[in-house]
Amino acid sequence: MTSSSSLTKNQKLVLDALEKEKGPLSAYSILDRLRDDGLRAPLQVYRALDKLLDLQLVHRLESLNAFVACAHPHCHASHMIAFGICETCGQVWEFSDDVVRDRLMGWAESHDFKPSKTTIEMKGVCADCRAAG
Amino acid sequence: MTSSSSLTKNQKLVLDALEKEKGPLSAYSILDRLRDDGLRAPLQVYRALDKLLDLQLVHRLESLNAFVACAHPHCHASHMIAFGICETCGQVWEFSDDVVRDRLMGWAESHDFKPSKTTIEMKGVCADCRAAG
DNA sequence: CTCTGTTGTGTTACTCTATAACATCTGTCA
DNA sequence: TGACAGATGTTATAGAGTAACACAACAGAG
Repeated sequence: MTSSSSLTKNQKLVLDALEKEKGPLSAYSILDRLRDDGLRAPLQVYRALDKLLDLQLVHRLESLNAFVACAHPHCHASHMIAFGICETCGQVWEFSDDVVRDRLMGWAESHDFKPSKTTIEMKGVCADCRAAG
Repeated sequence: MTSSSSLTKNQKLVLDALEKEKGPLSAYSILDRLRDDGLRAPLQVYRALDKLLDLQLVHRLESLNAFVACAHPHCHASHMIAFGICETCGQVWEFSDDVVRDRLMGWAESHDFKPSKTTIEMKGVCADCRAAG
């Protein structure tokens, strides 16, 4: 039984909303999309998001206060994930880089710092938007 | 004439408040500390912060919605700066790593993505707090 | 010197993001 | 079956950030 098949109704609704969207959504945007499905209060969305974040099915983009469905939901290998975020079209690229991870972990080790969560977000303009620019 | 000597009254107040503090402060915490100096509205703080961010005298920590004084205010070399943030004591370490920067810029180039601002934040527990823990 | 444009200020009101507190419900497992 | 863990629904509130408008301070051009 996969983790996603054990999701509750609200968790499925929120995950579906995020997967339908090509870009990130704020919690309140998700709420707006789910009003017809019975969701009424922000907490219903935030609680579902908390669970989905735990399960790594969703990522939070700190620099946007927004959320995206994980692009690789089957790889639970808790990578240190980085994001490219187009400020023009809103599209998000999710990637990881072992060298970046090693260097950051190296800094942490040399400072006896125990990292729990790492945020790497590059905002900019994507190829398509530059071409269209 | 250095950039900091040309700061206005509000900008100096906000920068001083941040420099006095060892850790990051939210805009509203800054406002609280500056009420006796005549500041009354959030916008007065946000406007000063905008300018200080432009001048790179202050950094914004996206994962905390908070701000810190730049640890190296004399180096304007627009590095790609990374932060270690202790979730226990709130202390912040500011560092940069050329290899990390090169790898991220490499990803950007290979995707024809033009980055404008990059956020790198490691949250965790620092050496002192682990020892005290 | 004065006009004018740019930058900063002060204030009110507002939007967006997130959580507290409390009651209820539902399923699981002993 | 009953007790606990987790999910739900709701109201109210806290925290973060911006819009719009009027005014002040100051520099440079004429």
